[in-house]
Amino acid sequence: MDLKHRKKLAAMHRIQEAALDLFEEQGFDAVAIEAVAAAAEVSPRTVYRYFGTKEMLVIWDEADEFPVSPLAAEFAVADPIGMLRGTFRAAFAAMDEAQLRLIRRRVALIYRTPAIEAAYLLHSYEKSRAIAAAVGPASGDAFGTEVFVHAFVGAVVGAMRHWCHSGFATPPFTFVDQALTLLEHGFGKRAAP
Amino acid sequence: MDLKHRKKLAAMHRIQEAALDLFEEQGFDAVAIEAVAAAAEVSPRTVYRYFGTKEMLVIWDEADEFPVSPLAAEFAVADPIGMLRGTFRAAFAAMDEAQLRLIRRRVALIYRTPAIEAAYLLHSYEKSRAIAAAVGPASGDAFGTEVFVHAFVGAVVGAMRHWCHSGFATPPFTFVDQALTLLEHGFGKRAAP
DNA sequence: CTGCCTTGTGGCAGTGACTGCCTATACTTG
DNA sequence: CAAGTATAGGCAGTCACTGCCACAAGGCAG
Repeated sequence: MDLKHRKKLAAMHRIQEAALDLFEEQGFDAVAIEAVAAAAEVSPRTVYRYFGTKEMLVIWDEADEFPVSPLAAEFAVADPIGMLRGTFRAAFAAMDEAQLRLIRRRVALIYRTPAIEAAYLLHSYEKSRAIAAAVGPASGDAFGTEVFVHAFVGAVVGAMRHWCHSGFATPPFTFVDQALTLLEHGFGKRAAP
Repeated sequence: MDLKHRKKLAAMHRIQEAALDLFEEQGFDAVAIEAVAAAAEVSPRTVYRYFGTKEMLVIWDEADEFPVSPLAAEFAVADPIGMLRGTFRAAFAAMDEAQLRLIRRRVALIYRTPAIEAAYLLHSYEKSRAIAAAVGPASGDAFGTEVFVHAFVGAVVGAMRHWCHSGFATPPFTFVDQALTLLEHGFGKRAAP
């Protein structure tokens, strides 16, 4: 990787770190981009060039940069839930404590701040639709694929939200796993307790 | 209802109508609130007082003003999907052509404009969570309720989006109905075609 | 009908997110 | 090491959105 690219990534991490510190301390709305830029020792213009919007300072995740594994396609048609479960399990298992801590900080800010949550929801749907567009045509059911992808994003967002509001007590995969199981079996009639 | 309230509602309809006209003609981003206010013959300050944000000019729906039917609670535990299907069927059936036309205009703008879509997603989730909070405790499964509500919103948003991109050819309930059926039976393994 | 009172409306000034444009600087390549 | 090229910084401008205050319009006694 280029020296330029490495410097840019390092700067993005420094800027995001500074932003999270300030947002946690003073609240998202009370912090101006100028303050973030000053704390990270870059110009405000650079913050916008790198992140585009203020919300992206929280939403941005380096892992999102990598393209979806082409392997996904072959699993997608027959057993989409199983494929997604495996992907999430692997992703969470590969994280060290530092990465997990970063995710917790970001998730807490996302669900505490409506403006960030809105941007995050759109971001999630757009990413998922991109995956669906790459994988979907093989299924031959555009409508079903679209509804599935949207329901899936909704379920995962709900799971992450619950993880956040439960104080991050249990590992995140627990919640995602349970949410996927619910999605797998459907929400038909349930016996009254 | 008060004269003041009737005047306010009339003004809101006039403002929304003017806004939709301008947004369709010039694009959401190219239209300033000032232009909407001028077209509707009110002050910009009043537009903000009524709608809060620019996106709400498109998202706002008079039907949202009414509180959720208390009847919902008794159906919710045993057969949530059936209850929701019935609610949607009744809601769409009660609409005349003018209301349907208004919804089509709003939906088209929502899915054509990322900023509006983001606000709309958050709005939908917040409304649904409010319903879940009113209905959920009876179910005894907070996590399941939360995941269900999120997946449900996702599925409906996906259905409406598909309705929009299919050119509004078929009645909207068709899509919602199919999406609910998918959600009901789950997204488990499907036979490859 | 009329004058008071409450509530809602309009205008003003200010903050801050975001963008286009130009210059300066740091990396890259021959 | 010099020429070329991508990229950071600075500047000025637009526009969404907000608090504040003066004013006008419904609502309500008398």
